[in-house]
Amino acid sequence: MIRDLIEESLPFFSEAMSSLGVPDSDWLRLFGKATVEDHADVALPCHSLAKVLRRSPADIAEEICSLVSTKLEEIAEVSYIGGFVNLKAKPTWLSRRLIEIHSDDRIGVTADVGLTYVVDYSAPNVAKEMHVGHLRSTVIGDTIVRMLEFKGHKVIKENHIGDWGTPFGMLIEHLLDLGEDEAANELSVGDLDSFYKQAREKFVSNDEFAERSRGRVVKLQGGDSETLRLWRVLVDESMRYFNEVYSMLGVLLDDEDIRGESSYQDLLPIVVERLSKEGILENSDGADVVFPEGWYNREGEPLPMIIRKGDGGYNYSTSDLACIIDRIDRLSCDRLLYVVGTPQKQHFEMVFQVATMAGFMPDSNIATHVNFGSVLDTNGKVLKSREGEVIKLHDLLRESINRASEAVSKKNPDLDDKEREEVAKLVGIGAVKFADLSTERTKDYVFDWERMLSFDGNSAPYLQYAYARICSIFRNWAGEREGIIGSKFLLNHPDEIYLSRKLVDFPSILEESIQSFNPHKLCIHLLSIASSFATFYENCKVLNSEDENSKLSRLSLCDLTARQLHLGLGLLGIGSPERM
RNA sequence: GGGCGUGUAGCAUAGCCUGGAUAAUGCACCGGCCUCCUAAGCCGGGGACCGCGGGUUCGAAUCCUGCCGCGCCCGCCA
Repeated sequence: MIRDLIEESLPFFSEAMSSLGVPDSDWLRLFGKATVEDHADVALPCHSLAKVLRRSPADIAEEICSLVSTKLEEIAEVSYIGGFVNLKAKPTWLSRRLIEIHSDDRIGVTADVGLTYVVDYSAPNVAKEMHVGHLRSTVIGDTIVRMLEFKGHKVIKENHIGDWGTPFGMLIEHLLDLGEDEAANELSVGDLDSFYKQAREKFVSNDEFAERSRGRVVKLQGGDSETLRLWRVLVDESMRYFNEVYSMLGVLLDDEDIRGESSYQDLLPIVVERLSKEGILENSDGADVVFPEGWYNREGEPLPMIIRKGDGGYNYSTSDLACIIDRIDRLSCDRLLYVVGTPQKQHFEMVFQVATMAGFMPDSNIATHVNFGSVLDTNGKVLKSREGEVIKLHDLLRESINRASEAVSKKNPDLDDKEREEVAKLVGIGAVKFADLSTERTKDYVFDWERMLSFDGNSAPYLQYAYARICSIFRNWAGEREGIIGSKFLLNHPDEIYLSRKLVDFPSILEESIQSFNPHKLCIHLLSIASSFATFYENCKVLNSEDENSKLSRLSLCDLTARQLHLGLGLLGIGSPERM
């Protein structure tokens, strides 16, 4: 709304300002969103004009106000106070915008000319437990995928699972020690962590085992078929478990999206070859490295990116470079997104820089590290999967669903078992996802079991509840819901107006959220929609409204609110039950 | 040591990019509201030297700078 309001009132301000002799450069950047919602939607602070015009800000504001107020009659209420010119959208203007949005299938959100995005997210490690860090990547990535698709882009999901590297020697040997059946059994109950820990334990304490493990790595890399078969067992069992978590979470990822590190093995020599051909590969202490400009180590010497280790093995940078080649050449993507934690920021900066240097990635491609903060415990320490009790994702989700189930039976005993369980799943999972999505993603966040499972306040259940109440209104109404599209919005009550302002703002906030890969912006706005709806609902009768036109108008407000909540939640990967 | 990030009521967060008016929201706390469309809700209240100091500006939580606390990264792990 702010955007449209500014756009529509701008010509009148231009006229007024030029009649005062103020050049555009002096005032245009001042004209924008009001900082205090109660005062205005759009404001022009005149304080800095005082010097130019040699008049007081209050005087200037008053004159501007008188110059534009009649011209803006159809658009906004104009007032002045304390050197500010304030514009407040008129209810009639809001009604017009509401009708446009309400009768649009995409509720006012335009579709872009599609680009091809590759989104790299989730990326759990084979034979390792998925933890809360993977939850962040998975949930944030899923939302970004949904948002980009909604905006009309082609999105290719890539789940870069950790299925290759030196640990697989010990994992395979451990698998053999346990016996395949026993090992498969252990892995399939989802006890990946203890499997990994046992292997690790033996590796550090048992020289013979360590020796075997190293030998096994060589066999694996050499393509030994029996070793590959055992490796496959590990991968498949882990994937079975990951898929179970994905299915609980209700994310879009499936087996088609898996492209683990192992699938880039063939490309690694090509990376070396191409870097060498570009003349940027150097030998340093026996390793093949690239020195990207501008990076230094502790001693102030150029910092290398290791492409091929002294022992001939490849490094993860090599694998990431191979990925870039693959995504650009094979998938012909325009944009590459990496939903990976902040600690890897420098790594990605270097990888992108080298990829550009080497000509793997032309300027028409843009790679973005969509970073997110670490998960901290309540003492502010980073949650580590290595030590202490790890919170298993599966347990967390199960617990949330159980709690939701209890809450549903208590609050709404009329629901039958089947519906209760369906609702519990949507509510429980929604709460967990929303807890993760609603804060600014680059900041670290404190993992608090209780808060994450909270169903009141700033939470997904609060949004779902608002949606369910609206559905209830329509169930109680005799009319056809689709029939109200196009009906007039009569905005008289302050709470109707306040809600309307939030609804009119939805498209631009959503677009901002998508464009910046910041789902929390959408989350915050959805909360403010639901909150203003709750106030409206408390104070304005809908079905029992005084007259028919007012009833239709309020039903339209309800309908539009519901559609925005439904779309918004949907883009966050959160379901909206019709009753709860 | 170098680099990056972060610090906002008891707790958790938004606002910082793009400076503006009374710093917003939730939890917790205190007080009200279900004979009426779902109380997972609504209304009211108390609670903040926006880490500390300097600077720029008519105006700083926001920009610059110094310091302090915390976190992460800095060559053969991924």
